[in-house]
Amino acid sequence: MPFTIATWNINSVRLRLPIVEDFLRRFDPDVLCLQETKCPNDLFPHAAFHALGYDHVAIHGQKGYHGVATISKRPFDDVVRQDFCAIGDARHLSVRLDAGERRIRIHNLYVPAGGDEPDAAINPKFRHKLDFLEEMRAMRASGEPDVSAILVGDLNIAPLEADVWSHKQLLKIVSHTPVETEGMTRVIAEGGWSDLMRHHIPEPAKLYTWWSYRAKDWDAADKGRRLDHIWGSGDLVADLRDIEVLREARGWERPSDHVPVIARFAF
DNA sequence: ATGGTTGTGTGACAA
Repeated sequence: MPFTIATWNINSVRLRLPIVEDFLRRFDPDVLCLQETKCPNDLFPHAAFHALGYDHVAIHGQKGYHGVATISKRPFDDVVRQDFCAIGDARHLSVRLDAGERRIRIHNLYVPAGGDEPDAAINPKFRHKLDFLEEMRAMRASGEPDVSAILVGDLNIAPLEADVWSHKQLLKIVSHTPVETEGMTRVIAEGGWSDLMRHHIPEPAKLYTWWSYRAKDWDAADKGRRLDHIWGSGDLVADLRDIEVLREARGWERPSDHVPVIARFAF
């Protein structure tokens, strides 16, 4: 039974419940990590997930904004909701589960977008994003003895040149500025993480997970960015079998502006 | 340089 995990910024789980259900039926991941659920905890559509065999659901929601959910066929324990930057935003959720011979800590993250102006001195949202990234430096791939780790989510940063449609044109655009891309590189290196998407699909291949709603024809223009990520502890690299970026989902009925990313492992 | 779209919840704000 190979282990499969998916991540998807859904931009309202209630509005897009039909396409989430279709996705689960078709791709059948063991775990689905959602971001931007935009759903208060008491209104979360638990029953829809239980009906599809996802009996184990952890949520960290708030009214209107943000919100993450981890939906699993397998039982998990030790649910943690970390309050990054201590401002009460629902942006993190982690669980621990068994897969094969492994115990795995799964972090589900929604990093602040950071606003439009890439200057922390005049834009508090960008300051918040950089502070969040700074706090992420404490996240270790080997944080618990005998526990592997997977970190997924909408990290709102496209770290590599091949992660954006134009490196030069986006250097001053929030999500691809040097302070962000270098910050993310530092988080990966210091934390002992491996960028599993790029392990499977190395540069210089272009790789995007998000296309703006504002483009007239997102598919033809193809001005995408890789904002969604799957990282793993080093021991998982040898067992990674496949990464799939579901580009077609951007063309589904009433789509999210992000598409699902799926990782499949040998265990 | 500007403006372009979507979602929440009915306002202004976030992305």
